[in-house]
Amino acid sequence: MDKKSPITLTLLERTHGVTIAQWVYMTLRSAVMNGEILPGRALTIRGLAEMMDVSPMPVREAIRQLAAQNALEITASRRVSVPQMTALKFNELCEARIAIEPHAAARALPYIDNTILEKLNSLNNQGDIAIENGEMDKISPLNQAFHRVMYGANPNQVCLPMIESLWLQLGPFMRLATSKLEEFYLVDRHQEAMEAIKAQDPFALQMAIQADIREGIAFASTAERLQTFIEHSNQVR
Amino acid sequence: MDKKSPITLTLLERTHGVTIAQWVYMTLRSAVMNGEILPGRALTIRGLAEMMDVSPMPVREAIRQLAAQNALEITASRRVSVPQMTALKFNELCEARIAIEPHAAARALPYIDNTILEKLNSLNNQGDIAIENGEMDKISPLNQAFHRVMYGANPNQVCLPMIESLWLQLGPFMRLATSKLEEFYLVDRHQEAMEAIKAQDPFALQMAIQADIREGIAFASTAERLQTFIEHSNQVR
DNA sequence: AATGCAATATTGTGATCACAAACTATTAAA
DNA sequence: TTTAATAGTTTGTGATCACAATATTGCATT
Repeated sequence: MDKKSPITLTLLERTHGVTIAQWVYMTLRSAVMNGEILPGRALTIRGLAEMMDVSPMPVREAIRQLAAQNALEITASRRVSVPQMTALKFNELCEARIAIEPHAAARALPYIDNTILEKLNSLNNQGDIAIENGEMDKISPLNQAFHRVMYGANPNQVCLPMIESLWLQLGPFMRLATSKLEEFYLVDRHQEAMEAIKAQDPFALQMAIQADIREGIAFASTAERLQTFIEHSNQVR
Repeated sequence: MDKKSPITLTLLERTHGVTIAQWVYMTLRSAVMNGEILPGRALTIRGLAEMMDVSPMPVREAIRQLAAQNALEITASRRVSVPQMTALKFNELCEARIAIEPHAAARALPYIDNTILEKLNSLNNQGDIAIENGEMDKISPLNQAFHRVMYGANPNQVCLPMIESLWLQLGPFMRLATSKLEEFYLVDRHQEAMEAIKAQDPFALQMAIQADIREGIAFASTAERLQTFIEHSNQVR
């Protein structure tokens, strides 16, 4: 596998009222998030444009947007690729999540009403069902939606974009994590979080979110395991 | 003053090897940071392009990049402007800073060697001199540089882009803060931070950074004072 | 004088083209 | 067989143009 290995882009559906640039952005974003584009794989504007059957223009804008969110890397020679993961960077990203996400949860807490709590409960149940049925590909998106809905309850949201940027950089690793979830006995931290919300207890909520994140990355509990995953995802030299 | 009020853009110097899009990005970024573009002011691609004597193309890319960093806002009708500030959002941004920046400082601590410490000391001294001479316009950039150098010592940096995004959204308010600094007796938190670094004490460093941030926004200590500043900066209706 | 509507102007979006820089592959020399 | 130079190709950048959607202006009506 080299820098010209084929890419299979999952093209999203184009809903009306969405510009081509936005559609390209969302498609590339989900491709990065789902590990469809391997780190180091050289991307070209024209190549992507042809693949998605659009002109290079909207691709340029989408790439610049993703680069601004650190989902893509632009080298000194202006070449674009998904950044390589390293053990130290992985650690840094996880610690950043633990620094921000509990804070975002506590900040959203006062705004979480019964409607939102119901939505959280529904997402959590869907996640449980997905785990039972072994539909591992549904778990990561549902887990993300759970967190997104919770933090997003805060109408003066400033953390969510930063958190989404971290998720994007963690990218395919999040999926690797959930694909290995069944190996672990998972205490339901989402349930704990919802109970903390009902009790309006910020500290308990922060603890639940922190535990949820830490257990979600437990698959990389040892340096060796982590290294294995990194080598497995960084296949392009 | 309305949506067509004139803008005076301070054009940065174009160093060689920098693309026009990058130059436009940096110029617009510093304009937002320095409050040269009032919140709500309607921006047009063609207008900015003419102002900077370039084609609309690089302006489009720069705007999209700044929007991805939440420095600019793109409305549903695809119009661009600097977001309005509100008291709640201001509070949210400050709390986010306090959640991330001490963490970034602690994470950078092991990597801060004497060279970097010397650089920090130099920046701090320049800041003191600027305060003595009443050169208030130099204080904010120097203060930012101090924090940037500190956090940037971490070679696996993931927080700095998020922090810079927060600074960008605080934008002109940071300058208002420093322009009022002389009204307050300022304990030198930078000095405290540097001593914590010498002692390799993460907790003391976090406390110093947190205090530095809190005192930097003390000008908005009461809701009334904050409201005055907001009305002063949101002049476009 | 205020309001609704039509005509005009402006603006964002996307496509195409030109050009210079970077990369690749071929060829020739050691 | 390996390395270096060169020719050819690919690629990002920036400019210009066309078009549809949005905003603004001017005018007629109430």
